[in-house]
Amino acid sequence: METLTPAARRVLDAAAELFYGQGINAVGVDLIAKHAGVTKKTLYERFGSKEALVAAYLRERDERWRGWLTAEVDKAPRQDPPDRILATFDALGAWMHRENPRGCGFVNAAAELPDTGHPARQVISDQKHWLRGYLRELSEDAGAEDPDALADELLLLHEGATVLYGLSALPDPVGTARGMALRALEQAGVG
Amino acid sequence: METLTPAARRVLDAAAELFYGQGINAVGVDLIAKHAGVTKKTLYERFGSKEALVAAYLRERDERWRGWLTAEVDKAPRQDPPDRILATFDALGAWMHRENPRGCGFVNAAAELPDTGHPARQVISDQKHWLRGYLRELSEDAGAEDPDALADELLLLHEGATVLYGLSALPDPVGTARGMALRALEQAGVG
DNA sequence: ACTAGACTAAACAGATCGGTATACCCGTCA
DNA sequence: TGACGGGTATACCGATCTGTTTAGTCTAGT
Repeated sequence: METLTPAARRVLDAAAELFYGQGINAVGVDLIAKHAGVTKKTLYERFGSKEALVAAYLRERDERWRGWLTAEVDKAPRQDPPDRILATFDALGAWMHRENPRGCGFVNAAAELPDTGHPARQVISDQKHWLRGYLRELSEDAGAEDPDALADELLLLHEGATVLYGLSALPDPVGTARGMALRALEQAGVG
Repeated sequence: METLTPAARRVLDAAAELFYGQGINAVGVDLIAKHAGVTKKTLYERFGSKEALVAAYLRERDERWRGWLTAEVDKAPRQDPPDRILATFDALGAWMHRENPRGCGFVNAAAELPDTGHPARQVISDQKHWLRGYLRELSEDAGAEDPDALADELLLLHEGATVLYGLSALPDPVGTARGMALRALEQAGVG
């Protein structure tokens, strides 16, 4: 993580808030510059293009989420792997309550960026694959019979809970997902 | 379903393809009119505004999905309610293969339309509530102990599978979801 | 024959889009 | 002292945005 100049820091913060809150295509660079108290010249000197700024926004969001998730999981003792898996759902619930009311920022970004050549697409893809890999790791630590299959299921529960939370379509999607995860663990021989 | 004039029909078809394929905010009315072989005047006479056109697009998409889903489910005999529930996942898989490669059109639309006053938001909300209600109905027919809880779980599996399919993050998200649904049925006393 | 509705063609608003250019200010460090 | 990096301010570019306006054509039903 290279350090940003103060102005670049403000630009990235403003971009994060506006992109997530209003959508990427709905937010222009002028608005971002204004919110950051910065000129467009500075914005372009620091980030080069809107595309690159979008990618930087998603990269930082990814870093924050990874940091949060792993820190929360590490609060559960290594001696209790199943509890560490369940902790990912508690972490997800707290995260969404805090800064994900509009659903997954990566899913939302993918919805707006159909062009597979957009630099942000790589960041989105990396994010999902990292989470899948992390869940697989936890599944293996827990001694699951088929850690790959369990990781697939856990990832699906995470994504389902996140999207339903964003749509306010269920009262407690994270709780529902957590309950299903518990059964998935039993099924995988992790009781 | 009020009948549309020929030009309106072409506008709605073009809007559906472009909105879903490129995103709502990324597609202008000029482009839609051009694709439909129609002037902007006609477009505005038939639909009133872009907002209303977006809502009409989602309404029709909703109708098509409902029709497809219920038809597929009705292929399974009424005497076998659990099979009817599993059929919703088979229907989802076929639907996405056919016309949902970029994920759920409603989730994508919600990502682009943060304004809760946008007329399309109501359509999106209705869509999710209808599906939840339909799954609850099927759960009740199957004699689930707690049909509400089962419907929540099934909805979560549907949404999770759809979003992962759109991100190409798992090889077979629908199959994963279907397997989890099977276990959810057993848990609910529907075996 | 008349009319109402559906449509085309094309220009026009005013605002905003991503991105660039010119000119200047100010603190740090050599 | 002087160069340099980070920054501000402002104006500008061509393109595109949603939406409107004026003018006129074609066709079906009465």
